[in-house]
Amino acid sequence: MDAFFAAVELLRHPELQGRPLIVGGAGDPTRRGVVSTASYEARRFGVHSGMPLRTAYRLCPEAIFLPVDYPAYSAVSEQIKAILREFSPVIEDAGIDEAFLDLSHATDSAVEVARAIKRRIKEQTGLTCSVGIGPNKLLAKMASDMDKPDGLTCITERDIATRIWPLAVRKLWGVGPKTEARLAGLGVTTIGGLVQLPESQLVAHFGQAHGHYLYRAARGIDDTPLSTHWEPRSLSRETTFQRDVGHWPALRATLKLLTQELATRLEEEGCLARNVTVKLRFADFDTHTHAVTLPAPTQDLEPIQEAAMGCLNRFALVKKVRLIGVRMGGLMRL
DNA sequence: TCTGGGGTCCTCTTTCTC
DNA sequence: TCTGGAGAAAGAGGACCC
Repeated sequence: MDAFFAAVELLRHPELQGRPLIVGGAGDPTRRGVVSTASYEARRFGVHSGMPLRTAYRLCPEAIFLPVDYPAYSAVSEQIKAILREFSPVIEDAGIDEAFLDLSHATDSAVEVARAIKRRIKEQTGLTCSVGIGPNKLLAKMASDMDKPDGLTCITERDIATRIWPLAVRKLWGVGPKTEARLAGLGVTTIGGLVQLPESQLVAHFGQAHGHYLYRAARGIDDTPLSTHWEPRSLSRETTFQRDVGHWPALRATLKLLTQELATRLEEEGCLARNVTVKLRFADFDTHTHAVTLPAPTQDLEPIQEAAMGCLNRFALVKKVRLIGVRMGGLMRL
């Protein structure tokens, strides 16, 4: 979906159409938070997702700032996924505003199906999306990024050298800022440049899994199937304080609330957890975790809270804390 | 002055067990 | 009884994605 959160807000506030709109955090650029979605008007000022709200405000003080309203976006997301399921039963949910569809058995051409999907979504929700078509998920995903908003791009194996290799290596799915910088150190800035490196060198630099992945991805090779079913492997809750906290009682009180919320979610999901991890991020952004394995898998608040407090106690409070979080891992269905 | 929250997966090191 | 090695499991950290 194109600028999804902002687009949904514009459905509710049509009077804001054409104005720079920024959705993020509590919708207050004087408070801590980051941009979730900036409308295309706001992007022209250099605002992008992940940017601190305060920075976005500096770049674009005339923008409208709105708080994130996940329930509203989820409802629209469900509507869209229902439309998609009419076009193919083999669908992979890839987040609130993305999905993969397997069209290998479609009777119409993929481009025809894509046009129909775009039309139906526009009619039923008023929203636009960008579609990529490819022989595998990797190329379809990269195709969908090539023409935004409201685009439709088709990539075949024959296009890889001309349309994929000239792209910046950062455009390759799985290459983030760190990998981009390390590749630059090897003299690689484009996907085509990555193709020049032997697999052995990539594995030596990036490890078995990632090195092998980069070698294949640069060539457009991806045989991962669509995953049509998903089970949660962990659940977590974390929160950033408006002001850094330097004393234990406030940390303990917040941790208690977070574990209560997680215990409720475990019950809702019908899951037991095997381990608990507590995370602290200090004022200087230094981030550490302590984890413990529970004596037995559980969803009960008491042992979870006790384990979490035990993890918290292992930290030395030498710096103020800006974020506290807790994660329940090793989940199993009840 | 900044830098969210929810996830997944991988790697490295240490510890435990046989 | 001591020692060493292999392999699994735990714990910490890091990279990436939406």
